[in-house]
Amino acid sequence: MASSRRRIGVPGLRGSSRAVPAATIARLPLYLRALVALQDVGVQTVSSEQLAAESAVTSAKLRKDLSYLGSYGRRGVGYSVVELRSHIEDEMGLTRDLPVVIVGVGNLGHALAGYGGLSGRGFRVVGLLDIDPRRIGEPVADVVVRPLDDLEDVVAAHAGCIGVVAVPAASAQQVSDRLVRAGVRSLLTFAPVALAVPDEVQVRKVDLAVELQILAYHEQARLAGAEAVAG
Amino acid sequence: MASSRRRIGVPGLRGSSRAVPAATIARLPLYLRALVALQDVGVQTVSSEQLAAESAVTSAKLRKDLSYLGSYGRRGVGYSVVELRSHIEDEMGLTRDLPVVIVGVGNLGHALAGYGGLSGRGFRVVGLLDIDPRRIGEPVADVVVRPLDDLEDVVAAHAGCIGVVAVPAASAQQVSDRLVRAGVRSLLTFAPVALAVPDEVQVRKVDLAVELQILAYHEQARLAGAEAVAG
DNA sequence: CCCTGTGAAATCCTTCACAGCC
DNA sequence: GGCTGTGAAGGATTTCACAGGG
Repeated sequence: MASSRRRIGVPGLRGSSRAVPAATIARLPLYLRALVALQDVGVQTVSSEQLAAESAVTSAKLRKDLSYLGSYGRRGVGYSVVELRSHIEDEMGLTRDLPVVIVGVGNLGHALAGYGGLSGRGFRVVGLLDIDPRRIGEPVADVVVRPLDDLEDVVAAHAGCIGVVAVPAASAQQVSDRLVRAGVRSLLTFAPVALAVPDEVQVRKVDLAVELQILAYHEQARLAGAEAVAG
Repeated sequence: MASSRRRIGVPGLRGSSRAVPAATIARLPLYLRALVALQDVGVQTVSSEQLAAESAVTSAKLRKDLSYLGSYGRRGVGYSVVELRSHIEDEMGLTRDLPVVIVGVGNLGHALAGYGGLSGRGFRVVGLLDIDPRRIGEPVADVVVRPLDDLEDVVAAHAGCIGVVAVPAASAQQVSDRLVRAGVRSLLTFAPVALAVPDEVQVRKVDLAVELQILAYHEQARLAGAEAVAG
């Protein structure tokens, strides 16, 4: 969903900048989560086959993916869970907490702010913004909801933060514009509209109705198939 | 994210079963939404260029995608908004409402149940289930929360329904197993774990931490690039 | 043996560019 | 002239299969 599909290197890095494919980057978080779970259970070494199973990918794909990061496994043995974890965290820039600003504190914004999976996975909610005066001042998971007008201040106070757009479709573009103008260059949006942003801004979009519609297609294809067989 | 990548034809359909690529199917909902918006504004005809802009894809991609459904455009003119809409709705099986069962009525389940984008886009929430006795009986958006034990009954009462897994990671596999055993063959999960399901079950996974981590990678790549330039 | 790392093949997806129709 | 529909080219991603180290 995020804009492009080009290989993403580190521009300006001299010499052999291994270019990690976008498809690989999208899977590294899956491996990371599986590794954390394994570490929690005390597992020290894991084979590509096992880790792939935990991550719901094929082992060949996993090995290819990891090969883009370098050779961190041992033949005949597998990968060190802690080593591999820290290599992936380094590669993805999860070594320190990233600030997250959530705009829109409706049901979804609440759910996000309260989602325990953020803190402890490299993220910290530093701002909750809403336009509704009735919600301002309300504490949600240790953070107090502030008025939308504070948007620029909050973003300025947290360089390199990620903006989350959890407002209705009608105001999503407007909010996106303000975030970008304030300096945000990574957006996660839940609004069911295409956001127009400058090229250098990364957007990822999560659309629940889209996910359900894709599932609907398969339900329907099954039905049509069954009818054809019966007919 | 959903299992495979194979072309999805209608098995058992005689003769030339056009196989629509998975990537195309994932984009049809975007076009559909744009078409609905255009229709609401009273637009009757749209070119691939315009519709592509509204959907944030390229016009060539859009035309290719639509060509898999057949030739519903007119050269020199464009596409009829209403015609194209109904063709896509047919193709995706959105001609009648699909029942949706949501398991887990925490913050996220609430957000989903209350999400206006479902009813009116081909879906109807027919069941809300939770294990917490304090939540049972509570009405959420016209549907009353029922105990988890009712799962099999609810699924049986709504053939071909989609199951939504909005429970904590620890119980996700268990819930998924029950849904599948009860007959559900399409799952949307928000739990940050890989669900093991039989081949014939379609799973789509939405993982907020994963989305943020992908954005984090880009933030970090930007930083590294800036440093390299500065150094 | 077991298991990783990786070229090479195969597949899938996107983009190009233009023939053909309005 | 404008615009769709589509082969063909070009990329990207996945899979294969095996060389090579432990």
